[in-house]
Amino acid sequence: MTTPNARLTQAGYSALAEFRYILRRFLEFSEESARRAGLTPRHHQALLAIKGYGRGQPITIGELAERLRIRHNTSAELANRLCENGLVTRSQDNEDQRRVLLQLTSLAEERLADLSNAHVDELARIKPMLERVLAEYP
Amino acid sequence: MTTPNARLTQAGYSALAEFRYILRRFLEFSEESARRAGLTPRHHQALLAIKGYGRGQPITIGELAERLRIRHNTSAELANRLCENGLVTRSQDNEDQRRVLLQLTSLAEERLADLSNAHVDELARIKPMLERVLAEYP
DNA sequence: TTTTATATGTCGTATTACGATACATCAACC
DNA sequence: GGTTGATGTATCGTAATACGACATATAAAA
Repeated sequence: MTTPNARLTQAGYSALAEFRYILRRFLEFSEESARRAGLTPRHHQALLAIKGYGRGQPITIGELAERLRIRHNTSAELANRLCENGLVTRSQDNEDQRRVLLQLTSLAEERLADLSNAHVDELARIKPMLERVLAEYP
Repeated sequence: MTTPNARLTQAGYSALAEFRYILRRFLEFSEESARRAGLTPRHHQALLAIKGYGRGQPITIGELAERLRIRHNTSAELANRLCENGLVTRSQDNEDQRRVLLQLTSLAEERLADLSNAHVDELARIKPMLERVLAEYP
């Protein structure tokens, strides 16, 4: 919960602002990298969420929605576009016919591999800045 | 630069995905908090950027754009709405008549103070998770 | 003064996530 | 074993908003 009596110092505000600034720059880097790789940022994030889900098992529309923090109908539309672009394949879940299972194509795997390497490098680069700002908090 | 030969492990992908997931949850928390406080997320971020800028000095449209990583025309439109909502005041820079200086109103100060306290608490809460994921990188 | 750069402003457009809604499938229960 | 409710996915219209293209005003340089 919040502690409404504690007033933030100017340095406290600056730290919060700086944290968001670092995040924006990182997200900007990510979006530009994705576009250079021929993906929309959303598509890139969807591929990463699918790849990073569990131990490589396929993911459903609803689970993808939860990982991306979007509504399930948005996730369904997203899955359509990913399919049209040849990035994922859809299949019915045999154990529950309502479910649609999504899996990456080899095209998606390739693109995601390159992008992810670049992201690892970028994260390593900004890590010190992030840690410096996070050091403000107990 | 990237190291294209190094293939990420499954755990590497999962860590990248988890990092973005934590970020999404944090941003979601931030947006909901802002809306509960009667602000759009964008307005909240603008107030924070203004407040956190330098040592409390006023900020120009262009500098605000840079801190928010948006185009300057978007920043100008944003400043209009902030003004209409009584959150900032505009004034000409005497040393450069082209510049518009933005300052927070006391209403904005109050709302931002409450929101910022909540954000400090949330950041303290998620800090261990962020650090655990960041530990993946050199 | 003319030219060039900088700072801000206006407007139409396109993207995209969402709410509302619909439909199909599963589960539970009498 | 049909009825009821819950769950998973899909469709469609709408609203929000950042952007590109352009315009204007002031400053700095030539």
